[in-house]
Amino acid sequence: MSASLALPVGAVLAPATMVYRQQTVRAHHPVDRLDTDRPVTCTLQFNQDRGIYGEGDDAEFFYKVMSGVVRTCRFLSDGRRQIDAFHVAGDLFGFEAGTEYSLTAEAVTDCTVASFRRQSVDVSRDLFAYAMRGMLRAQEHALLLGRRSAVEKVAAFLLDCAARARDAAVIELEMTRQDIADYLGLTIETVSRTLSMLEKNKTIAIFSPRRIRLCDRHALELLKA
Amino acid sequence: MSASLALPVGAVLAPATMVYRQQTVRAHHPVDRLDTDRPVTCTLQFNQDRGIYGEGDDAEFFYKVMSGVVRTCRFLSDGRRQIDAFHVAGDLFGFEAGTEYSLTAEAVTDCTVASFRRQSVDVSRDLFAYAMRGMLRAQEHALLLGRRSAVEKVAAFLLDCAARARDAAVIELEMTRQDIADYLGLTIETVSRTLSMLEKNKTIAIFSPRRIRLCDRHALELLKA
DNA sequence: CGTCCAGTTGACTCACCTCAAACGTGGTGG
DNA sequence: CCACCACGTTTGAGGTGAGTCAACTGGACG
Repeated sequence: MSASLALPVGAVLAPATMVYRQQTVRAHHPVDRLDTDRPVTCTLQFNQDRGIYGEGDDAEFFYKVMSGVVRTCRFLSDGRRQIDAFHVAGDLFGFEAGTEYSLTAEAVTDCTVASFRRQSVDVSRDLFAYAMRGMLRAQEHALLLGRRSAVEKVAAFLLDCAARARDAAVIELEMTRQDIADYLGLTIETVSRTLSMLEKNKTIAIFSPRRIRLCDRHALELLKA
Repeated sequence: MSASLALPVGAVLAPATMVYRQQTVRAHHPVDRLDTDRPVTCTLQFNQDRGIYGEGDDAEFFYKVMSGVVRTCRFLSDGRRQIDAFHVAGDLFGFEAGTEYSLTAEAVTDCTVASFRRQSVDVSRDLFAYAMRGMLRAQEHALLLGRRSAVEKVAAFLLDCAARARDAAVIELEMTRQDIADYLGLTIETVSRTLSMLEKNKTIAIFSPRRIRLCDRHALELLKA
């Protein structure tokens, strides 16, 4: 998606080894490699599953996704993971109320992000609006997690993906079943079973695990509600 | 809480009849009764369970709780309710990204709120910080709802209440079990059973349904994690 | 004293989780 | 070219935590 962008910097491959069901190793923060003479923005690349920043790191920067997908998530002490959001091209992430990141950000796919020094950007009306939308998004997510069944969650997720994609009928999932499960507060098996069931219903068609056609959008809307 | 405030207006008792397991009747919006010559702020009182505003209403105002407790929530079409947050004295609510409220606000207890005309208030650094904290809160809530068991949810809730109360040991729950259940994404029975279990554990003592002592705070912290 | 309502408790059910095995595709090496 | 492996995914069988339904409790109020 939006592959036409110039990718000037062959920067930063953070040394984090991502091990699921354990704490992520803290990502080596891109700060160190940034050119502080051009404080406004700097473009960085991350390979799949690399950490961009870790919960508790100093929140000096925030980011904009230029290409690829980024997840922001949090871990419980026993390794359970909750994904807060998937960020795609154009999305901002890494906004913080305090001085530290409250979430961990990692690359879902190989991706390119632009970083902005926090204090260099005015608290403009735009950013305020963005923060408000972030709050709304988080509230929707809480509603999804709190009061919906597995089918309802998966249906909502698929429709959400479709809404983001250019082609609304066939969607390309950029993330693993585990990512989806951790976003929806389910297990990988339940996600898989639910998708299979929707396929049997003729509600969707699964071309390959990551490539799905929404055959009966209306049925999905009904499930979601 | 903070009962020393002046309560100048005996205003607005919204005609909404709150019926659980059905859509709330849209609250009669306080707009109509506001003195538009003093656009900055106006103090309003609401009786228990009255609507303050409804999802979809024009978001002309936002509010600050002066006394009492307010809940913001959303309903699914079948009547399931998800409470987004409980707002106590000092908290702001009713911020919106768009022009309409995305949640419904209702009085949990009799309460007093100050209203602010939206455009009369500058998008100041303070409000921005508040929006960011709201986002953080919503994310924490999503983590709670997505990946935690009933005991963990209840433990987290109790600690949260204690953190807000002056006296950290004995907490006064201002809301019903149904409210708690809808906040935690559980049923009223599960909340009740879990509290009973914690009492049998000697982790808490239940003086009356709404009055609880946290005997073993450490145990609760462990559960929460 | 009876009614009402919030809360509690019990018995049973079921949606989702757990554990385990099989599948399929893409990559590597013989 | 095929055998093999690795890994993400699917499928199956069985267990369990929380939901459902229903009965009971206890304080507030008339």
